[in-house]
Amino acid sequence: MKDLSPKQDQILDFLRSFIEEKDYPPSIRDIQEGCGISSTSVVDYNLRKLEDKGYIRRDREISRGIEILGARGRRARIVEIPVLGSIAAGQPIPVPTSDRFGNDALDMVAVTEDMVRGKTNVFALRVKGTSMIDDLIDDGDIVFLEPARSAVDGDKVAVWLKDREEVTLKRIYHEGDRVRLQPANSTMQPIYTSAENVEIQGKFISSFRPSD
Amino acid sequence: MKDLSPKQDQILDFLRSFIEEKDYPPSIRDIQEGCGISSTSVVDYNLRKLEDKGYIRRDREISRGIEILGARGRRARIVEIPVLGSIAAGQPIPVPTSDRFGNDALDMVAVTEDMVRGKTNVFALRVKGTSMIDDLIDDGDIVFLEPARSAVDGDKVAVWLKDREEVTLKRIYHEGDRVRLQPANSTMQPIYTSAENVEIQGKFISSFRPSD
DNA sequence: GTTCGGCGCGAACATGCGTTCGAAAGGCGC
DNA sequence: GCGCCTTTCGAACGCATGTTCGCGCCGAAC
Repeated sequence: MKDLSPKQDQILDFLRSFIEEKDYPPSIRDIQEGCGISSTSVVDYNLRKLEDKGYIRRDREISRGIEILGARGRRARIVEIPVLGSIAAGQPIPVPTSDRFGNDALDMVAVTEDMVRGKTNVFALRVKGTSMIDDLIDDGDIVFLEPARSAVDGDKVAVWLKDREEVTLKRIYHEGDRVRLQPANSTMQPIYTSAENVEIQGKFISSFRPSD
Repeated sequence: MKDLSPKQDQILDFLRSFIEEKDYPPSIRDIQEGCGISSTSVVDYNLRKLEDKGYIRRDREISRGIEILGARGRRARIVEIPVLGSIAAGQPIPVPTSDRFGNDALDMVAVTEDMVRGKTNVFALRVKGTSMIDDLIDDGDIVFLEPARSAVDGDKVAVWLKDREEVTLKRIYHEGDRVRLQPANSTMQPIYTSAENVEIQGKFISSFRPSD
């Protein structure tokens, strides 16, 4: 991406801080004063440059019709993911019953949509305990899942193991009438069990680990 | 808080979706058309009501000077984090030299600001290889770090081990003239080494794991 | 030197847009 | 019915704001 002149850089900075403070974009004359520019036309000129270079988008004829674009020229969209509960070894996942989530969500997490790959109906769970440490999931992690009751070989899925009364997150492989559950940590041994013993709860999409 | 009339509810809804789509607030006449209201004064009247009730804030005499208040209204802020490179066992971390990142970033990742705890100067690294699997960091993970050259006991830091020529991510504890590096996976053994052998590269903030 | 393109300047113009005001239409208690 | 308040309506007023245009300034290329 072409780099920008000092004035354009200054305008872009001013745009950001103005929106940060006021929650709406500045007018041309706001920019003029804020950057110490002597004429509105200079602002307009540089805004056009910024638009050409893909840093902003403008809606013509509309006051304050300026939008700052992200690095790729696309605006990062935010989706709110319901945190339906905690996931621990001894409990099944509280999978959402309906497509539309009721207000049974304990909490909501806002993430950019590329973190859930633009999928819909995604829900999140907070991991309690270190029971899934072999799957590289630590206590406190947040996992994002997509509702699913079946999976193809190699999918990373959250499954409920009936005999152990335990939920875990592993890659699944169907091998005849039994199922192999491969831990994310390849140095660990897989679990072999019968197909009737596993109940798929959801497909893994991504996970997030806060600092502590 | 007093509840609002159907029209006020409709206007508030329209406000939200308009801002969501355009990234700037609507004008009075935008609201008028969008809600099928026959006069701008009705919009103004209801906006005043909404302001009285504390749902919005208005800047008078300023076009589109509307700000939605409250937890629902305040959008999660997005910050763009530069992905400065890859982190692998055999290479030191390419720590940013200046405070302002140059355009040496290979890529940018947009995240909500609570994912980096509102810290500044955060940078990200893509993890290559499974060398940090004992620290629950897998191949393909993205780790968010804060520049740092020192740390207090218990901090999770990325350190460069001079003798091994290897970078790793562990909790650090100073024990006399040597240093204990404790893996995130508590079943693993810690590393003991001399203080001169470790070089702190950055503090761990959070990490993210895409699906594959 | 001359030319040309990038950039800044100032003023005027057209329109977007918030505001105001008088009047009228409903709801509600009496 | 009568008051009283809330809400709606329509139109105008006037400032706010985006746009345009002609004119200078300056450095690079020729």
